[in-house]
Amino acid sequence: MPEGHSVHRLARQFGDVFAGERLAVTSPQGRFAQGAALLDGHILIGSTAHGKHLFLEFENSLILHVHLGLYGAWNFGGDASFRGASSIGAPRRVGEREVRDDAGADNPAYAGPPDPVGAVRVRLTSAHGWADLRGATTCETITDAEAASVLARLGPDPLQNLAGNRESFTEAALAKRTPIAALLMDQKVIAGVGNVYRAEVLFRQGLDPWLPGTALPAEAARRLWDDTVAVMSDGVRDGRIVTTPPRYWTASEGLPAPEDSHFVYRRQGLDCRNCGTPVALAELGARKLYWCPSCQSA
DNA sequence: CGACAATGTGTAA
DNA sequence: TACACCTTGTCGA
Repeated sequence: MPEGHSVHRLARQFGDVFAGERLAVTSPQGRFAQGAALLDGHILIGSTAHGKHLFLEFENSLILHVHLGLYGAWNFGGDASFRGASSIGAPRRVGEREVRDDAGADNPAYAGPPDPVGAVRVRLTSAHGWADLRGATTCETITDAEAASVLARLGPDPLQNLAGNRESFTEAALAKRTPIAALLMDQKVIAGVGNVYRAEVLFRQGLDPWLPGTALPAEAARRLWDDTVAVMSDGVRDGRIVTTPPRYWTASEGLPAPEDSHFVYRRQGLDCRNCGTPVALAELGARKLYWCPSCQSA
């Protein structure tokens, strides 16, 4: 799925284009008809993200809770007020960037949303535009109490980086014999990291992915947290996961080409950008793990 | 056209 | 550990 940075961008975007608006909420696909009816015709108050979870709060105190899972995505469109609203969701290629909707820019006579294409789980429509959700693993209408129980299952979010979060992460990471690569994917330990950031921050920190949490020095865990905060914050800014610094980019303008954006993710068999050793690939917990056996030996 | 993978997660065995 | 979930782009026949 889109990792935490994409969900935080979605939260911001929903606030930008829909907050304060009365929304029609429908389920063209039908699977979410009941939950949609509970929200239909109510005003969106705000939107928040924690890790990979998105919460859209309505004025009737109900919340639309969405988790995109492996292949969920939101698409946006509308009038000029939607200019810059990106479609955000499951990437289909390495380094794929968000697709911006510029329909409103040269089409001020916005006449309403198009007919739904494909399996649209939920559609939000305001007077100015629309948003379609497809393929999400979770899409449900919940109460405040239910939202609180979702949050209770999640660890600290590096994109909130509140006081005490770094120590909470450090404590949780050092408490288990689980390999650090698995701990980074445990949303109770750190919320919002996915398979790309997991591989990339471990490389950036020179950490052996198989090192048990119990063997990780506390200082290394703190550096790992801080680097995750930094690299995911860049992701929120850029709308893309870029973990390589500019000296690794062949393009001189703007962001790097997709193939220059990562150190190890999906680079198995290719030379490590630092030492030339072939990048390794293994399965860990049914997900692919990429790392440089030479650089990541700490 | 079918098989398969994909930046996930929950549940059963 | 396996698979169910459920969507779409890519790749090979």
